[in-house]
Amino acid sequence: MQQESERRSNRDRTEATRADLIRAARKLFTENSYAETGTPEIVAEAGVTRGALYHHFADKQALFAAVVEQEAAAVAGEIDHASPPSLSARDALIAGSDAYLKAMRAPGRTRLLLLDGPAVLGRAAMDEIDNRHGNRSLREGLVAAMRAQAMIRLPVEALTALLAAAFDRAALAIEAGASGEDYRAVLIALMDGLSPAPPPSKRPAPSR
Amino acid sequence: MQQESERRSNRDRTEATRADLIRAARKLFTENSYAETGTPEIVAEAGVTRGALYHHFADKQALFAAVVEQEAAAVAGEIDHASPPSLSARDALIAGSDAYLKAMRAPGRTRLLLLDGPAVLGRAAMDEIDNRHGNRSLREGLVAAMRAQAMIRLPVEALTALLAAAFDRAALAIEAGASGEDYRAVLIALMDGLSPAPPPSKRPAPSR
DNA sequence: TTGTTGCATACATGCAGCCTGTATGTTATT
DNA sequence: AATAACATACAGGCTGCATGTATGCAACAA
Repeated sequence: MQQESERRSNRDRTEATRADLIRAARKLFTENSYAETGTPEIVAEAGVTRGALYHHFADKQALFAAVVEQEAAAVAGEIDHASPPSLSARDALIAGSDAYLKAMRAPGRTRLLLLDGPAVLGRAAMDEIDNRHGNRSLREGLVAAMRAQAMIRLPVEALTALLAAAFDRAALAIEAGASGEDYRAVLIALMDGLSPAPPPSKRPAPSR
Repeated sequence: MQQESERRSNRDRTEATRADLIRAARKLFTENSYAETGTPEIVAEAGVTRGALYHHFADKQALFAAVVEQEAAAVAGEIDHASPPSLSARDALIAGSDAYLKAMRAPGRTRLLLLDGPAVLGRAAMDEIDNRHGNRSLREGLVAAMRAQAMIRLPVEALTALLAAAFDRAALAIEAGASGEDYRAVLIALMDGLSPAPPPSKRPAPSR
């Protein structure tokens, strides 16, 4: 007799195996680091062999990129879910900030997305991923704030990148045991500092 | 007969060999990445054998840490040199910022200090190094600005870390080809935003 | 002072284990 | 039958350690 429940289409097989590999890799990459996790360990956790891994991914780095991509999308999802468009510009930014910091508390996420990610894939590749996921909502929030006259006009790309960097560092510091309140307060102060100064004292904005 | 110029004290030998190894490692770690640089390559560049390397350093990571330490000190030196205490608080911060961005243009420094460093040594170890070198002058500048009433009072550690993170990201972006003017403008706007603005209901602003 | 003796330091060499990527073989799907 | 999805075997390289060797050094002796 032939095993009846084992018959799966090729597409299903591929999807299942890829998902198993990504899940196993995510688990091990977050528990330990990228460098400390070997492909033998990953395939053992996934229940396949190294042949399957190298059939579906070009190399270990490509598997890592898939994990990062998935994790970045998950973080972005949590942020979008937490900052509905009904809020004011400032409130939306703060809600998004809190959601980001909360999302990054998931164990190992900071190392995966903020330490190993840039080092393994390079900053350019990470920026590309971030711009499709996490940074997107931040940039939209900043543009909305500028449109609503709640924020001075600045180069949007640069501002997005630098604020995102500050958020990233805050997430790392908080995970390392720093005061979340302190970091949150500074982040909000940095953003509030960009609100347009009231008319009486005209502040020298970077005119160009 | 024994060649007299070959006779060196043990301390001289150690110093010279360590310096050769660090110099070679710095060259290769900045040209390529930490992971892509093997110890055989390093010792060949330094003109010694792997035995010498493992005699002076516990492992490859320890050699890397020595390189990072030296490079961080070099950057801090350039910053201190460029921002004399004669400047006003705000001017000192801007001069320091420019000096930092300029120092980080040295080829490979961003990868060494901002990508590989945190990933290989961990953020905690990098913070410890930064706090002894680069971040120190930044924190002092911020404290001075707060004392001079040129900046609102915020948790100093958190503010230093977040601004440093923004500087780091700016250095990476500029190296990647982004507009240095844009990033400089945003960095200055972020710092200027922390000056005590006179809101309609709050404290009187110190005129300057 | 000079020479000798004993030990510590500074390396060089060889080995063991692991890992990555690929090439080849086998099984399941179409 | 052809192709995709795997499994297995292999080659090359790298890291860390263990062992071997030469050089510096300190103390003591003559």
